[in-house]
Amino acid sequence: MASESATQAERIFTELTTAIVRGELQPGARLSEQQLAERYGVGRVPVREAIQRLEARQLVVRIPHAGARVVSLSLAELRDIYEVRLELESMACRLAARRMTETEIAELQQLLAEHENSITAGQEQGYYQQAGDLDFHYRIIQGSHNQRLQQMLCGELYHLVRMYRYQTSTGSKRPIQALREHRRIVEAIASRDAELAELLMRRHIQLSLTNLENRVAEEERDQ
Amino acid sequence: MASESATQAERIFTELTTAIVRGELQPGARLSEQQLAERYGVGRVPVREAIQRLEARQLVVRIPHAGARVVSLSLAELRDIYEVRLELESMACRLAARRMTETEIAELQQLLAEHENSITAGQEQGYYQQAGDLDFHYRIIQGSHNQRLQQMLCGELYHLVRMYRYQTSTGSKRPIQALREHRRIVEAIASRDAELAELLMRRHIQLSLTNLENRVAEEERDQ
DNA sequence: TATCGGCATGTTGTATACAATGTGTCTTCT
DNA sequence: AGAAGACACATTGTATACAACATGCCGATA
Repeated sequence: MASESATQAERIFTELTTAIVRGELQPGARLSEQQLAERYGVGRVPVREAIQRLEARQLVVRIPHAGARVVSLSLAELRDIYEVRLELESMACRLAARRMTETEIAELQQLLAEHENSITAGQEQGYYQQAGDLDFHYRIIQGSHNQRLQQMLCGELYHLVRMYRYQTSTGSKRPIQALREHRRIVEAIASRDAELAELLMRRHIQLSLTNLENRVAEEERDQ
Repeated sequence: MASESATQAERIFTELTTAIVRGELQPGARLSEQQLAERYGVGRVPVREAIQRLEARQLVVRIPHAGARVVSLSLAELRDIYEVRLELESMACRLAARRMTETEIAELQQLLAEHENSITAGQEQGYYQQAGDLDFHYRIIQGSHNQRLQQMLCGELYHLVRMYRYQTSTGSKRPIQALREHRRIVEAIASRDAELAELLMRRHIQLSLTNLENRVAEEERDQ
């Protein structure tokens, strides 16, 4: 079977992770060990381990003897995360401009071309668009050739960011603008201009942050 | 009792953490659940949880069905960590210059004065000096007023850094030089010059990195 | 003699049972 | 009627027992 994994705990961990990121388990929701154990048809022990791992990734908050809840981030906390992400990903971009191999750059350019095609072809702008954006950022982070940085950005921060991106639907014609920014970033990387690449990435993320903040503000106003 | 904690797992986790950071458990050492359980007089379950938390903090590496070992960082990995730390802590310093309250700044200045006194008084330059240095950096990180940043630097990265600082004894007259750098950083913060503060911190850490690298190189040569 | 395969041992992974702690409700007193 | 205390319940924390897997050794075979 393809969906089998080395250990039960790991399987449940990934299941819960996607459930949280997708919003199936909403922020603040309680995670009962017993319930989850029955649901996944295992004992409580592997469920416990999965929850502990989620806690390590900051996706849930656990209080001794009181149980675990899906983390519910305040606007301030979300801004803290973005602030860190902004810095780290700009750094990654700077390093990528210096360290990416020629083939990596070529692949990145190809990826960008594909995205541009799918946009002009009027492809679905919803879920797929986000995946594309994610893919782009992933590649650059990989390109930094710094393992620790990759872990922090992809492993820890991104789940939290995605969790809140899912809920706010993709905004109007931001994708086209975003793609333009992506192209300029790639150009900077290709010409090995580290400082420019960093600057452009910083600006790119900053824009997406203000975009997110606006949407959050809208939602809170509507409610 | 003062040393009691909410849960056994937590207690064992902190015990193991200090043991690793202090070098009592050397890199590469195996962590047998059974053995530790007997040693601390508890069952295997809390030991397991403690080990899992250590894994989350990257202090140990766990391989399914094969056991856990204290992480053993290559020079490349150590450099990756320092590279990230350099960026994050410079960022923290920049933010601190903008966001620290006046009282926080005053406390920082007082701390610095104490350190200067203890140096000129010819105090023990060993362990205490390191603690002082750590304290200084902690304060500034706190001063960033970014919780996530604090977690990342203090929670995740510092243990790893300290783990390797312990083994290499403190180097010659670096402390005096370090203190001079500290003073200039505080001055920049006090005058709310964010960019300068960031620059000085960046340079400060970079110097301590080259210092560390030299010592590591020496050690490897001696062996 | 070297290499491959199977077996034994010890380890970790999981299930179940019991203990300890937090939470909610109900009663009682002011 | 409101608040405080105690009790019962449910949930998490821990110990023990069993199952599954990996590692190392030994013997058999080329």
